[in-house]
Amino acid sequence: MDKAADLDYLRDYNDALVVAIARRTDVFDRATIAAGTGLTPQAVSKVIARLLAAGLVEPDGVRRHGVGKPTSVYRLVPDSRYAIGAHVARRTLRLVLCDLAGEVRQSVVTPLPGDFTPVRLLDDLADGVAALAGGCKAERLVGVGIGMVGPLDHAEGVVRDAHRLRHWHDVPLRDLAAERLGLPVLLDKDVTAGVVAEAWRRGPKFRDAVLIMVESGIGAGLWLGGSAYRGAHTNAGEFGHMVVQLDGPRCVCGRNGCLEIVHDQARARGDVAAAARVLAVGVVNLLQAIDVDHVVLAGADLLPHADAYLGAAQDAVRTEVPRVDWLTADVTTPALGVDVIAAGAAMGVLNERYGPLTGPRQAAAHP
Amino acid sequence: MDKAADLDYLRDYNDALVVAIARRTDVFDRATIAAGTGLTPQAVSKVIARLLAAGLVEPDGVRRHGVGKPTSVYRLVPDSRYAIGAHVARRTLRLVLCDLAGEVRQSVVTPLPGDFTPVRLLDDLADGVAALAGGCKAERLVGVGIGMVGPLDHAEGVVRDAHRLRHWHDVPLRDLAAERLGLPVLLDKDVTAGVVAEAWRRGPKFRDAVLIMVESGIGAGLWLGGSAYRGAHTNAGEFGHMVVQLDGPRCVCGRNGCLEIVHDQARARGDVAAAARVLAVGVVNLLQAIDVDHVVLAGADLLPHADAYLGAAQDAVRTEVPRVDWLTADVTTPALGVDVIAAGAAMGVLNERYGPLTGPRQAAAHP
DNA sequence: GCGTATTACGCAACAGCGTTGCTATTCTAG
DNA sequence: CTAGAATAGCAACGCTGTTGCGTAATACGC
Repeated sequence: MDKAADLDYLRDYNDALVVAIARRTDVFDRATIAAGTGLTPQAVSKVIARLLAAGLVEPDGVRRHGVGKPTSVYRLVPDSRYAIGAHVARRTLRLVLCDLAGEVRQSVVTPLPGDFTPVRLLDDLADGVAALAGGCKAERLVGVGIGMVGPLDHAEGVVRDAHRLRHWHDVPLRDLAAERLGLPVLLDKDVTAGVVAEAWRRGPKFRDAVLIMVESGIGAGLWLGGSAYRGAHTNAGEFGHMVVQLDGPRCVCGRNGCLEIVHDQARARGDVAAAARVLAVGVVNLLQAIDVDHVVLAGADLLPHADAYLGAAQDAVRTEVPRVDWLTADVTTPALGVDVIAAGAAMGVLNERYGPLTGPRQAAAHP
Repeated sequence: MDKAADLDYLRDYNDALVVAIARRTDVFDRATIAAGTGLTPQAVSKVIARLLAAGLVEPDGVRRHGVGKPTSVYRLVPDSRYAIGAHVARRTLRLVLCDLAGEVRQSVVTPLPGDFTPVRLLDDLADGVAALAGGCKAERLVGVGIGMVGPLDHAEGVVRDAHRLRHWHDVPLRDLAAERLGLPVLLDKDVTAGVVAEAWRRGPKFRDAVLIMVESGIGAGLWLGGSAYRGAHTNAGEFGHMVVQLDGPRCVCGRNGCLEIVHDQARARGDVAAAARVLAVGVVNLLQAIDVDHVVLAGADLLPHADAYLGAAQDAVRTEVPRVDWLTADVTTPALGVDVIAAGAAMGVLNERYGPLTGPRQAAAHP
């Protein structure tokens, strides 16, 4: 049963609304927020007072615009809060230190051995987090986010069957890491973390989006209606295993003609253009099904040929979607490049704590 | 920019929570709600007092269970609120009167001429609504919901290009109907209305679902994370125009090998089993992409062969989705049968007013 | 230089939310 | 008939955003 809302929820909701504005504007003032949120100016003053006390925001002097008392303006304090994000890929562990503004402040990449074990990952994770945590005051470090290949269970924090990783079946990574690191930990699919990064940086107009990642498999992270969508079993986005060719070649997943196998075969024979066209068909399929207006193409196997993939997808969106004047979607690559997954994992942690609320705050998984 | 929350929102949120419980239980008491929502028993008393005053709920005596003062129990008053739902199909207009419990109290079906015009529909709609509105007190009629084939714009209430209806391009049906009927009106895609009906009746465990409708086209209504998902341009669910056969026959939408054209060709040659298998592939595609755990198969062209479609889909879900023990989804037909769209349109109106809130209440479109 | 209109800020009182403390009610058990 | 237990609800409380209004700081007209 859903949880009821109380005054704490009300406060956090409105505070988060103002933090969200602060995050994406240079400076802000009382009147602008009042107009945008529907709060009274007086209520905005109270919110700002709370954020000042928490150190999330600081005064930035006054601005004069003609007659009247000058407006007091404020700005976000980016280094008031930090989170560390980890991108666990098949051969590398990428860690970033991310501030409240969504900027990557430091990053480290360490190689992982083939078929690394959970113990090995935890060791490397602990080392890396210790190194990055030196970059900020301990009390300002909110937590650690881990983005990893699925399938995994976000709600339980358990890696179910990480794709092509032998030792990763039903590993309760979130709780193991939380205990080892002594910090709150969030576990998410890599693609979901990636779309969180884009959403956190691009603001509230980025309400419905997918991030498609081509990197040892093809997956999609979904951002629907202003928040990450993970699905009933927190396993949404297995985009690569949509059948696009009923009589196509058999895929590892057991079905025939999956997008992934068709795409990979084209890449295997060196035909990047054909691979890109197949992915573009998948993109349009997804647009038809869930009608997002932002598509982000990412992943280590895609970005080296970004132009080909972008071109094919943009072309397909322009020509294959009916009523283009009305149904539009932009196709881009991530601004953060290869850091997007790790950064998104970090922003997921920040988002959980300081992002806009969609319902009464759930109890977080603490160490 | 998002709207801030105030005390009214808080109250409505919690009231809606209790109404939701009342809707799906026979009788309820203070302690049960307190335990389920996290509210204190005293707060629940206040909520119930408000609902009593509004007439949404009534006392149902007391229940004795052993020692102590007997528990006062309450129950929903189904006929305290009504909504009328309309299902505008290509040849028929189906209207239902629906109560707060989600029961269909009356229904009428009238034929529509081929290529009917907006004016003709408004006339028939007005006649039908007048007839059904006699079935309840005027002040208890909350509004009218219209479910119709897309593409249409839910947010603006405008029919963009209703599939195979010549006179329906950029028709502001919601506002036209609201003015004509003198009632609040909601316009939604038929498939979305359908999934709302299922969700409204099946309660909060039905959080992630699709309703697939085969009826002059193939579409899907999405219910994601506990509310209807319509997409960036409120046009999500164009499920039939997902390509499943890259080199397949050309579809009316301009692409090749859409699910719809492949399916329709199988049906045209009388091969229902093959058509059902194609749809099943699409169902699994959708499960892979958005990981819902409920699939509802509906539509006038499907229900006569419900067994074949259900069997194929259930079989595919069982055999084609990896890790079935973990990733499960049930496949059913709608309990309301052919009334599901009209009933869902009505429940959409009730849901808007008395359903669980996902954010601060938006101003409704009044006449 | 000075008064005035204008704009913004913030204290104080307020209504209404869920919470807490406590009392009254109504039952069973003995 | 009394004691104990479970429930209901009044009243006071802390906190939310809101409202009313006084104060501060500026530009502009004279």
